Amino acid sequence: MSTNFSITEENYIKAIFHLQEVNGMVSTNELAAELDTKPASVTDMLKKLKVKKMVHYEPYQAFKLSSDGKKLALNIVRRHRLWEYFLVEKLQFGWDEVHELAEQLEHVSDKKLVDRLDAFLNFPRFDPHGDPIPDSNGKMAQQEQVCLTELPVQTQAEVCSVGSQSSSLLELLSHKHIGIGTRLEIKQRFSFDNSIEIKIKDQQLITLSKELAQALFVKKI
Amino acid sequence: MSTNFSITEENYIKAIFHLQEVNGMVSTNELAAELDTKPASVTDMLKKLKVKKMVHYEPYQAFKLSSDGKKLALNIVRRHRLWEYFLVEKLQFGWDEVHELAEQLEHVSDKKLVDRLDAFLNFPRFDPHGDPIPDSNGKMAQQEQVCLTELPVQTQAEVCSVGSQSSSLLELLSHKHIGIGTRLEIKQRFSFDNSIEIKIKDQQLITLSKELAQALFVKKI
DNA sequence: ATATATTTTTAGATTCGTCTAAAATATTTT
DNA sequence: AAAATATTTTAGACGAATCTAAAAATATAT
Ligand SMILES: [Mn+2]
Ligand SMILES: [Mn+2]
Ligand SMILES: [Mn+2]
Ligand SMILES: [Mn+2]
Repeated sequence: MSTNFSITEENYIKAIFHLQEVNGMVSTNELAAELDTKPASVTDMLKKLKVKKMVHYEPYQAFKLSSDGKKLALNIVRRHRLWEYFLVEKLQFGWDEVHELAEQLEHVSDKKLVDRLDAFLNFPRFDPHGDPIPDSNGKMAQQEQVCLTELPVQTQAEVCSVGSQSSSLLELLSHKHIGIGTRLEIKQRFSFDNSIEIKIKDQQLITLSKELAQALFVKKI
Repeated sequence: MSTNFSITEENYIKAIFHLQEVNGMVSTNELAAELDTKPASVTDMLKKLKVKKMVHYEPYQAFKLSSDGKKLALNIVRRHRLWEYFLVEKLQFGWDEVHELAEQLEHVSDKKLVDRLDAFLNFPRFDPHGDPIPDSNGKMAQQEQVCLTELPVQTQAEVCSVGSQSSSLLELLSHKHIGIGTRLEIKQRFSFDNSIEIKIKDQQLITLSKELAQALFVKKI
């Protein structure tokens, strides 16, 4: 069944998977940007992945993963998120330090290892960033999280995920003492600049810019 | 400091380390056999490792690791054995199934990860095969184990390591119900064929061939 | 000391993943 | 519909790691 894939091939497949979640289809330039490589390299790899039946690709057209490709992608995402969970829960890493390590660990692909790790961790359904972890069949829980911008005034919610892992975002969040698990209440919205005022328990009111609010995902409580 | 090394370079360095433990020096053919590659490839890599100052090598002569090379080798061995311990202790793998997985995990090289894993496991000093785990400074505990062939009659001992991980050895051991941790007593030695008779608690006497005894390492109890 | 055998290195080719520069195709503007 | 622009693919080269076949050096045997 699943022939062996190189680390490079796995990285391409995972990147296509994430990009196609947005538009359904992916372009060569988009993928090159995502992988920090050149369009010419992407074309080469697409031809290879097509031979291996992992993508639906025709020259000069947008492409997407085949069902086999999607299956493999979900498996890679599973490994990535399980290792992230492991690093945070068992090795006491911060949720902002684990992504790069998981990028490496995700390529150790042994079904038994991954399933045992899953069991050891008690089958977690979400990773430390609030993203759902596919189970061994590739199914993932529905993400019950909502963007802060979509939440009505006076609602209480808990931060469960962030929209990016840029260090500039992380810097701002730590400055405002906001992290995964922080509970807050929406106090007021300002239509002029789409900023939001929130209150964290036992703290003063805080203002969040539109940009920041868009990067925060919460679940209602 | 430690420039980045490819997985391939790490594998060469680790293999040289293990081979030079025997004779002090390593030959091209020996290393090629160990890595299941061709002597020509070994020569190429030796030139590269020499430039990186990891080996003391002159054409046509036996070679060995530099002190930097040894340091890196100990680090790789540390990662390998910590992961083996993790897989057995936390993920319930058998000690005979973990080597191949550790071969992959050992190349995820992040100091913080390795040190945290070490702490999480409570700083184990020996891996599941009885081999000592280097600490974060590269120091390893003295191995107090002895080969079964060197043990006098009537001594009691506990199996703590095996000399190889070939499946033929593992098959024989499981047939005779011998594993890491098995306690036994030497009952008699036969000089004709150097076979040994041992007794395992609550079992009959068992005969071990010279070859098998040479592959078993124990510590006295 | 010469011949033979073994070990090691070199030369040249191959595969994978990448790149640059140029050509081909598609899209947008006028 | 032509021209201008943007996107994508091809052609050709390169570094890493490997291989085979042949040459060079070393070790062994006579
Ligand atoms: Mn991640
Ligand atoms: Mn994540
Ligand atoms: Mn091992
Ligand atoms: Mn071991």
